[in-house]
Amino acid sequence: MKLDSIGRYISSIYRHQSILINKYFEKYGFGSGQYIFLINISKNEGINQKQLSENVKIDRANTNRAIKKLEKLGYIYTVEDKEDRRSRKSFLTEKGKEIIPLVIKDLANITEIMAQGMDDNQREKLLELLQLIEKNIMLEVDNIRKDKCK
Amino acid sequence: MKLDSIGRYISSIYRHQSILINKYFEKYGFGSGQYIFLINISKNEGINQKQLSENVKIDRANTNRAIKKLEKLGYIYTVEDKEDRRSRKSFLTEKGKEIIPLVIKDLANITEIMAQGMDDNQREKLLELLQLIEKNIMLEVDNIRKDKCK
DNA sequence: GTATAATAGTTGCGATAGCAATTAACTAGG
DNA sequence: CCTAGTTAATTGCTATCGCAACTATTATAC
Repeated sequence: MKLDSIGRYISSIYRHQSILINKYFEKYGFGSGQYIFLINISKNEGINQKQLSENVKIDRANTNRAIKKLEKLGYIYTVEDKEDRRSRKSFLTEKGKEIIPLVIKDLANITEIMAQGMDDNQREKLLELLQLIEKNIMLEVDNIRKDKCK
Repeated sequence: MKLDSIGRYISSIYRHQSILINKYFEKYGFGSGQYIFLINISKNEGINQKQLSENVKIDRANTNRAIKKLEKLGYIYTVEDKEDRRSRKSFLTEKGKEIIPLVIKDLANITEIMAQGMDDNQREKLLELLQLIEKNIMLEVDNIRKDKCK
């Protein structure tokens, strides 16, 4: 068993997944860089960019760009937070609400493609292991970032 | 269990992995976009770009750019294939051979960080499942590409 | 209350990546 | 041969992403 295999598979799957997502969501005008934010806003109407960024674990700069694009496409709108004028809250538009079920269906479809040939037990185990890896690697990245600030 | 979880974990892990890899290999002057090619050349001296591209499953354009960068940094050199002058073979330089064991050690370290808290059985299961996902998603991407050429 | 810190958002920059088109070299059919 | 099709490498373009620097607003300390 090769020691570097986990990372290589993750990379390969990620890139192919992005290609697939881009094809699926081409019809909506967005791609792999935006869909996750749209989904997250639909589950947390009124969320601000900082929270979004933490939820999806993507850099604030890219969160900002994704929001801008979704807004321009008409799927979301944003309003200034009255309590804290630095913050902007994001909401789904009617157009956004309409496509959410379709987007969720497409994502389920993609997941089904990826998990083809796995039984429920394997899928559950896989999710547990991926969750653990994410926790481990995020902790390490945080430590590196802290080290730099020393 | 959320249906879109596998993809979300894959994305998050990939991005954090890239950050980690960039930190680890900063000292050599390359990052997440090149290391995989260096490793692959070390295991297949004389390989050409087409083969490399297929091995690491990265687009030929990026394979070309990675090779150029590794060559510029002095870790590899390339020579025209006498049998087929379109093709260029890649080899490690002495400088390249020197760092390979260190790069492999770093990669093992990163894998160890990611797999922390897993026993051997879990690691093996994980690799099997990742391998299956990669197979599934590559097949799907290939089908999409074929469809387009019809 | 004012000066300093911290925080949310934003912008510029460089790295990684896929796709499409081009060039140069090889292969096969006539 | 020589023309047409194929293939390896290359280049231009665009999208995604993290980091650093900056602005505007809020919170804290004195």
